[in-house]
Amino acid sequence: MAAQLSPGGESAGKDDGTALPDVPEVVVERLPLYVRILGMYQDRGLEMISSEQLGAHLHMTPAQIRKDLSYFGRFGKQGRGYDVRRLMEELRRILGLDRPWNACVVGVGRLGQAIISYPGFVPEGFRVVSAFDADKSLLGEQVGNLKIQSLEEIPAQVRRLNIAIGIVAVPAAHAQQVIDLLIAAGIRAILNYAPITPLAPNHVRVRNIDPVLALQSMTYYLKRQRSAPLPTFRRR
Amino acid sequence: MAAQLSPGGESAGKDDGTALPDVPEVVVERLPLYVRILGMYQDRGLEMISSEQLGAHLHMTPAQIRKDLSYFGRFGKQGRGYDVRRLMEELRRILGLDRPWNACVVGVGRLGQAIISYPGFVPEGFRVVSAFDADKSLLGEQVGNLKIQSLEEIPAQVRRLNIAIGIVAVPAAHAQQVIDLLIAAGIRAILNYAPITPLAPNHVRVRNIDPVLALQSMTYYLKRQRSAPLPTFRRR
DNA sequence: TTCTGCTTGTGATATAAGGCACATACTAAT
DNA sequence: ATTAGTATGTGCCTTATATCACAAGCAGAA
Repeated sequence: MAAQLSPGGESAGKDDGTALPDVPEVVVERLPLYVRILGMYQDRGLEMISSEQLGAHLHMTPAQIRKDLSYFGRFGKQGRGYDVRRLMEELRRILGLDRPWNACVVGVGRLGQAIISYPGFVPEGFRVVSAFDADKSLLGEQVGNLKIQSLEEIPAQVRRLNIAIGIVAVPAAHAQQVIDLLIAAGIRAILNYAPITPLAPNHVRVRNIDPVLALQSMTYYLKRQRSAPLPTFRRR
Repeated sequence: MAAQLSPGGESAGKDDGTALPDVPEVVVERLPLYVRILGMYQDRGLEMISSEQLGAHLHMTPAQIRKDLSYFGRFGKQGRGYDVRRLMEELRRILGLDRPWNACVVGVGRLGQAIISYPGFVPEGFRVVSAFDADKSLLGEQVGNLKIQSLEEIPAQVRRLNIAIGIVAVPAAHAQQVIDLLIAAGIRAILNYAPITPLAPNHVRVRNIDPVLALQSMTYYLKRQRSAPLPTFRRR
C-alpha cells in the first residue's frame, strides 16, 4: 500500500504530532480554514496572529479557534498570539499537508475534464495522476496531460502510483459502483461529485460536492422573505 | 410543540405552508436529500415509503427523518409510511422548488464556463440566465447561449430577469467584492466557488463549494491509518 | 368486531458542539 | 523590579442536535 513516515503510534503518538484523544470531525474540517488564513498572513509578511484576528477573518469566535487548536497542542504565547509560520507548519503537518497526495479522476465527461484541468489542486499539493472512464471509445484519448484508461486499470494504477484519493465524476447511476471499485482497489478517500449519498466502509473518508443540494436548501429561505435587508451579519 | 398545519406557528404565514417555529438549518439542509430519494421511488413507480427505507438510502436513523419531517407537518400514516408523491410535493413546496429560480454567474473563466454549461441545474429548476465578467475584453463573447456582460450590468439584469441567486466563480482576490456587488444588486443567495470565507448580511444565504477544503480535511485521516479495513460502515 | 402487525409522531433523554470568563503567563515599559 | 497590557488555554455552563422508546393510529386478517 503505502509507507508510514514515522513510528508514530496511535494512542501514544505525539512526536509526529498525531493521535491525541479523538478529535471531533468538525474540528478537523476547520483546520484547513486556519491554514488558509495563515497563508494570507504569511504572504503579507506578518509574523504573529491572534485568535481574535483569525476569528475575524473566518467569522468565528476566538474561543472556538483556541479550543480547536488546543486539541492538538499549545501553539500560542500568552500576550502575543500565534507565530504564523510555526502554526501553519504545525497545522499542515497535523493535516498531512506536508507532503503531496496523488488522486485519480473517474469519469471524463465535461465535469471530469474540468476537474483534471482545475488549477487549484496542484498548488495545494494534490495531483491528479490518472483518469479513468467506462466508455471504451475514449480509451487512449488525451485529457490535460493524462491518457484516459479503462476502469480495469484502476487497481494496478492505484498501487503503482500510490493513489490515495479517488475523485468521482460519473453519472449518479454508476457512482456507487465506481466508488466500490475504488475502495476495492485500496483508495482511502473519495471526493464525490455525483448527486448520491455514497456508502463506504469506515476506513474510507468521503466528501461530497453537490451544488444542487446547496441551491435547494437556500431556496427554502428565498421563497419567503421579501422583507427589508437588516444590517445584521451572520457568522458562517 | 406539535407541528401545526393550520393557524400557523411563528409570526403568521401558513397557507403557503411556511413559517412554523423556526426550523434548524441542518434540518433544512437535509430536506433536499429526502426529495432526491423520493424522486427515485417515484421513478420506480413505488407509492409508499417508510422512514426506515428513507433512512437506509441516506444512512440515517429513521427517527431523525421522522423528527425532521415533523417540523413541517404530519405527512405519514401510521402503519403505512409516507405517500411518495404527496411527500415529495410537500417538501418541494416547502423548499420553494415548485417554481423555477434564476441565477447569474460571475466570472467566466474555465470554472465559470463549466458552471454555465452544467447540465445538472436545469432539470432541478435552476436556470443560469446571465453571465458577467470583469474582463472587458470578454464583453459580448458568447458562452453557452449567454453573452458575457460587464459587472456594471449586474443591478439592471438582476432586476430585469428577477435573479435571486448569484454564482461566484472569480479568483479569491475579487470574490468578496463581487459578492458585495451582487448583494447590493438585490441577490438573496450566493453559491460561492471561490476559496474564501464570505461575509454577507443576515438576509442573504451563502453556500460554499470548496473541493480543496474537502481534500485537506480528508488527508488528516489518511496520513495515519494503515490499519486493517474494518467491515464497519458509517452513517454519513 | 376484535386482534395483530406495523410505522408514525413526539416527549424525554443523551450526546455533541459552542461560548464564556478567568487564572495564567508573557512582553514591554517604567 | 514592578506594573500595565494583552492573549492564551481550559473548566464549566449553555445551546444545539441526535436518538430512544412508546402511545397512538391505521390496515388487513380472522
